[in-house]
Amino acid sequence: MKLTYEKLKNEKDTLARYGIIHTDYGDYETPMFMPVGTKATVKMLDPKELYDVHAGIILANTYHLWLRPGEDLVKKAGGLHQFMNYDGPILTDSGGFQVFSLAKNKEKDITEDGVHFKSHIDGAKLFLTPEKSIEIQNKLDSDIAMSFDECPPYPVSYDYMKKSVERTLRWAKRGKEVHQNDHQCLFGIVQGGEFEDLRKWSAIETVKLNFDGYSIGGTSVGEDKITMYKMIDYSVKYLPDDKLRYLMGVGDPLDLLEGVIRGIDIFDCVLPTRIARHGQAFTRHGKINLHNLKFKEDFTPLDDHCDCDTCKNYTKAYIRHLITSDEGLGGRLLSIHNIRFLIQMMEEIRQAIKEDRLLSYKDEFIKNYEQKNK
RNA sequence: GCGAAUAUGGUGAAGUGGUUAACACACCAGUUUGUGGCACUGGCAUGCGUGGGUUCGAUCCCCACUAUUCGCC
Repeated sequence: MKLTYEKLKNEKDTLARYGIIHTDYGDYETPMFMPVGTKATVKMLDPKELYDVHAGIILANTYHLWLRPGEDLVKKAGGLHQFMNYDGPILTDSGGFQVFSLAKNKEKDITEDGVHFKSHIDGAKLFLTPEKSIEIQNKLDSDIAMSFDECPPYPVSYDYMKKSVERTLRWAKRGKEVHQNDHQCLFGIVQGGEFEDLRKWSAIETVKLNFDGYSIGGTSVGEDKITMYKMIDYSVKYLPDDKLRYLMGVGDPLDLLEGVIRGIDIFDCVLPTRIARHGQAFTRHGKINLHNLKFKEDFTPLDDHCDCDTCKNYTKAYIRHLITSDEGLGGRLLSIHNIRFLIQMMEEIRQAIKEDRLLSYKDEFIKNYEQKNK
């Protein structure tokens, strides 16, 4: 069956919504944070640890799996779930973001037909099209496939953005036409940068194509936070109430709050796992860097209120030792904590929505989170 | 006891008679938002073993001392 979304409640004072996603793997509440597992693994964690942190949907990446090990091999393995042994829903990104990060010369490399890039592994010339992206995602057998889009950098001229949005729309249509999969959803992506009329137009036209859900792309590409929040505002109001709304690539705790308040249901981000590998942790009192000397003899957990295995069993002093000694376990313990931190935060956000007190939750959260800067 | 060589930051080390003593590692701090898996950006010797001398000026030249290493007795 296809994954479906059921909205259960709108918060009184904001656009925030509480809902449930029904899937073959069970029901999951929204708003939710989705950990990123680009190459069919959330870096450093195994599926058991993902269940432990109460992960729901996780992400995998079409581009990376296309290159290695190849979609045919994954299909032979029985699909992504079986291949990586994850018994939960999986969303595949389309490879569109690699247009942003790998296509060097936008004018030349991005054509109507598709995008030319160079493999980040061996430099081989590659060509990805909307049809090919959908075909790969079909074979990977994820639960949610994403349309192949262009994610332009920030800033970009109005004219460029307009052309890009039009092309992304044509790509969305082409992808939809070749997508034939009874148990895989397909999401459309709203682009348009910071331009209000382009966001509106992109949203309205994308919705006309009738996707199973909609995401807001083109954020967190270098713009400031105020601009990012505007991009969300300009897009969300044209999206249907009964479909899932996904803000791509956003995972800073404060941005999650602002996103939810603006009507976003799901988020994904590499931040928790990437900063973990670089020795940093989210805490209720802001982000901390375990490299810092001040933690050398700190025998308390990362966060007093966290219920993750890392916080239940290890001290900052030990984790700092692992990080400074370049021991892999350090990154793993931090990854577990950081993912759990965001998921836990979403649990609290859902509770706040149910009780119509999201704004006061936000004020309280920010008060604590920014405390360390005083 | 005699002879020789060397003495530069936490470490390994470049270097020059004259503005800010190279580089690397370590260390310290910051960054990271649809992941190019250990990254990126900064900071870090008011000082060149100690004391004296030569010189307008010495980390660089000279002398003594001290330490280390090697060789000889």
